[in-house]
Amino acid sequence: MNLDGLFAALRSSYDVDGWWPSDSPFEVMVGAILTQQTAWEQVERVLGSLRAAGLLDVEAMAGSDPRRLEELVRPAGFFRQKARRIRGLAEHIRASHGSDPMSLLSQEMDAARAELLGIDGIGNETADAILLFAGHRPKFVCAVYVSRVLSRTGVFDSSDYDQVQRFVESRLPRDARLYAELYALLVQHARSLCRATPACGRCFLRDRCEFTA
DNA sequence: ACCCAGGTGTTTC
DNA sequence: GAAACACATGGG
Repeated sequence: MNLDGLFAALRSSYDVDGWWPSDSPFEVMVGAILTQQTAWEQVERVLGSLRAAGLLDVEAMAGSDPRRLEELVRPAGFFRQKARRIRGLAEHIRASHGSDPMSLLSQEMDAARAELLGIDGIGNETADAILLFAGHRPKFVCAVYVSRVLSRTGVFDSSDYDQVQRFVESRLPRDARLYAELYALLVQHARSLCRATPACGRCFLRDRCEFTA
């Protein structure tokens, strides 16, 4: 299977509408940190609490009480480090960009990405998710799920982040909406894959595996 | 009682 | 450099 074929097949199977809802770029940034190794339902709960507390705002977040923030973040797991990192992100945007996230995200893409990667708690995937979903910049997000699906469908077999990213980006038009759509489709499909063993690279059944006991 | 979730940073061979 | 580990709650 090639990338275009997979893309077409996924399009007929899943819905991408409302994949990453948000009212602001800063909300996407906060959500991107919260969702690390965490189910989205928990992220929505925490985002709701933060919104109610008026903390989905760069300056309010930067000046928030650390202990109180931890309690609000708790349901999303890793709550101490996530609370500290979200607050650190807000402090950075306040100090370096006049509290305007778009000032960071609108730079030349490599510069924006490098700056994001320099912030504690933001790695490859989170940086790219922020560029794509908050900045609407054409950067493809290579979640573990993405390489898993590409590998099992025989489209591209590598677990190296930059390699997978270059593969996808080199085969599609540089279009943020296209990247966002494909990412959402791949993640949804990954959830239906067999997880019986990490070694199973063939079976697409979630609960019962025809290849491993 | 397990395993997993829309990763990242640090430590260790 | 690649592994292994810590981070932590909540749902199936």
